[in-house]
Amino acid sequence: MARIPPKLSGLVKSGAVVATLPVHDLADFQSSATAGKARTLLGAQAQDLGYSSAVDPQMPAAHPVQSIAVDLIDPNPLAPRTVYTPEMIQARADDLRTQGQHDPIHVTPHPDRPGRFIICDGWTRVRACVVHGTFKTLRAEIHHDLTGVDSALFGYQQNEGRKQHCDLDRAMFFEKLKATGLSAVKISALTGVPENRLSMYKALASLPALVLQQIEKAPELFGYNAGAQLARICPAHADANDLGVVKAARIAEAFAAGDKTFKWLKAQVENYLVHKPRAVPSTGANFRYPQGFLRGRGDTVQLELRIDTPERQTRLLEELRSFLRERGIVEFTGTTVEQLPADVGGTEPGQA
DNA sequence: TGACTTTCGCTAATCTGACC
DNA sequence: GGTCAGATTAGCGAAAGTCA
Repeated sequence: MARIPPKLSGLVKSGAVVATLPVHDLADFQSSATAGKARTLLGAQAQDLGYSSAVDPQMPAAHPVQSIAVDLIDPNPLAPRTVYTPEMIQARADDLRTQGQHDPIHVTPHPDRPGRFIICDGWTRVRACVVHGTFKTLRAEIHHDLTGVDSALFGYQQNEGRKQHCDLDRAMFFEKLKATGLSAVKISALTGVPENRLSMYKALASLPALVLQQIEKAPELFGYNAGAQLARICPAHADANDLGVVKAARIAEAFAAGDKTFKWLKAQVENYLVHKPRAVPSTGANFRYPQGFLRGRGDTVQLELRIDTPERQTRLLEELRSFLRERGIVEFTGTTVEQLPADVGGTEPGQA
């Protein structure tokens, strides 16, 4: 038997069709969930995945179906999908042209613009018609009982059964749900995605635009694991000139070509972190002397002086040690700089 | 203190190459 | 071409860490 997606695990049981689980998930969240909602969810999900449903397709629809002009349909601000490539739109336009419209799209009346609608499910078909002029109208099932979050979750459940729904879509969708005020706990309960996994998705969604541009070239290749790895070298709020962001974009670009493994990507990130160039901001506190210089660089103070005799050098070192001790900076007992283990000193060659 | 994030280890699914 | 074993990757849950 074909592997059954987790979200539909309740649909087929011992050869019989038992359509219950996905609807209960939604019903728990939204007490206003109706039998019509359940019928629509299960019927559409089963049809998308090629499973027969306990719901009789001949039953009268719980929501009115009518033809709606595609230019009256607006995108859903909480849309579960973000990635729509020109290839996807073209393919869907071709399907509509050759096979017609199999299933109705799903919409809700626009709350602020009477006469217009917001898409719940079927935005690719709408875009295909708008961009390629396939049809001027589409058959649409109109849901009057869905809130904004309801309609978004409806589309999410639908998309989970589709191959094109990628982790970047999921990541963006979860962030949109968070922006509505839903907690991670609630989103986890609604979508079935573990709370800790939401953190990984957040890392993917929060990648800088420069990196996301590369990911969008082949979004199906980038799982949340790959996104979380790239996020390790992208500092929060970094701009496009940040070295880590540039490196992450280059790694993503190479990975999007499709001939690299996840292991390769992870190794690239690790390699960058190990050899990351030190940020050396200038403080402006620089002082030059005939014998050398004293300057501040980032989080270090550098002093380099040429002392012509060993006696004067010894005396200066003692005075400096005394000066540092008075300020709570104490050297390692019984060791010289040369005897320090490599991981203690923390300085790089060339640093005083 | 609770919400959220990170890390780790285990398991299952999938891929790949060697062998017959 | 089919089978098998090992490698790779994703998914999952638990636990510890972090932060407001």
